[in-house]
Amino acid sequence: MESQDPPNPPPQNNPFIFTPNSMLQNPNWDPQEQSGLCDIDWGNLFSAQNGLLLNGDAKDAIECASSFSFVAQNKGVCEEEKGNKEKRKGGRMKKTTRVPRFAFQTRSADDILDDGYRWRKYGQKAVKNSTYPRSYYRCTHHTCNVKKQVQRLSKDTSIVVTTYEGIHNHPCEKLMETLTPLLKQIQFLASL
DNA sequence: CGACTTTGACCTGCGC
DNA sequence: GCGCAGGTCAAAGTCG
Repeated sequence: MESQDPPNPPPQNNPFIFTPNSMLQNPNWDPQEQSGLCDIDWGNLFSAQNGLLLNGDAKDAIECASSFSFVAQNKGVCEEEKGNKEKRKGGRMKKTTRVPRFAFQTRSADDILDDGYRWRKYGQKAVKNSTYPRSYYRCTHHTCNVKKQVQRLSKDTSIVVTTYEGIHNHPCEKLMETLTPLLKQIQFLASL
């Protein structure tokens, strides 16, 4: 439901706004000028707080983000922070295979951001030290095993943390309409 | 009627 | 060994 018909559909021409940390630190930068669905805080995106680290620099971060969102190349592979062992599935699946994981924070009133894929919710859990529950979603494509977790920060309720696990093995259903503004955004950032 | 959400139960890993 | 926490299952309910 959530990715199909969000309560407040974002502008179709600008579903994602990627916000580099340098921009966030600029006092003159006004997020309100951006009219997209969400801002992505790259500074927090790959923070240790999320239990994730990124191989590479900020440029890789952009490649990383584009790869998970649109099933492009898996170039900027994220790996879990040392010491954060891969806990698999409440034990029901004990495999220790390394699955690429990507986390990012979005500033949005909606918990669910429309990333072009269809998701089915399979669980929700209250998390310790957090006011808001964590929701668990699986990609509904029958051959796809990608999962994502969504949780709103209790510190800043306007921020939603989304963690993707795995890479889609099928095309994005709204690929072009989602990809076009993203590519423009990346081109813009690359020109800075 | 199929697809999806909700929610309590269940399972496993981990720390003590 | 025990209890806690996180993650998943699956039955029941909801919706279009």
